[in-house]
Amino acid sequence: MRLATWNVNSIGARLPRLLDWLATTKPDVVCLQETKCPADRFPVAEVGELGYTAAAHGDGRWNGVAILSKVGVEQVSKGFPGEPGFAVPPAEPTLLDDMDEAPELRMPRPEARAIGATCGGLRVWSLYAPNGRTPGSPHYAYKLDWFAALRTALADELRREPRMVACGDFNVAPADVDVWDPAAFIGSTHVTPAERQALAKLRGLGLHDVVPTPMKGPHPFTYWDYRAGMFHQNKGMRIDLVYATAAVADRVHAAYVDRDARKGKGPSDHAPIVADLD
DNA sequence: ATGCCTTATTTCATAAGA
Repeated sequence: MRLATWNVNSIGARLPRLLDWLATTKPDVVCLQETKCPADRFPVAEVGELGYTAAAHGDGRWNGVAILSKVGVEQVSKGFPGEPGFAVPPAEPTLLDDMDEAPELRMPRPEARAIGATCGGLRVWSLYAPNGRTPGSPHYAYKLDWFAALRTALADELRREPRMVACGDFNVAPADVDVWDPAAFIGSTHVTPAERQALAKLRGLGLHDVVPTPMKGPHPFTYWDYRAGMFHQNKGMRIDLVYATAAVADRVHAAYVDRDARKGKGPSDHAPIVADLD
């Protein structure tokens, strides 16, 4: 089985490149993130022509995740139990008095950041973690809450799913070696101890980091900022991850970052990870 | 070479990304 994960940064803008890439790379299961596409507008017919069944979760302008599969898509979960939404903090104390009339402030709806499906006997999650913006901000607290809830939900599912893989854009670089210059990230999100601890707790569930081979250079970066020629200088980050249970990780005989997909005109700012399983 | 931000929308400006 060939498994892949890719933050496409809009499936609408990326569809021609995605279809070309699917036809060339021929993955059996693909986790997509940042589709930026409502579920009812997902291009199911276009990917269907290449043999894929799609499960999509999307709510509009931002976020959005999907799973494409040639080996079946069953038991689809849109989001996970206990998944938090982003709570807009009250600007003024008077807002607290209005809580009863604005329940969405108290219990915000989860964003479209997680979709799970069983594909050919493998439990697959496509995940798009919140960015966090700035340490200490409400968005950062939300990011950590989201990871904590994800851990709880996956822990529950792992009790009955020995073959699971959680793929996606985790928006955290696991270690200093996973960013092009640790000094450039001091004070930024993606590298803080709390974020790295959130990843460590996922690994503590028995999920193994399937580190892909870089096609160039020593670091398997998966993201390069569009600006300032960062890709061309290989100033990237490893923030897209494949976390697999031992039963799955032991069967990975090859995994690589397809940085060719980051080249040329109109790429995503992320490259796909491709993993081949026996 | 790989080439110096991109996306969708409440669009000609803004919010968000990491």
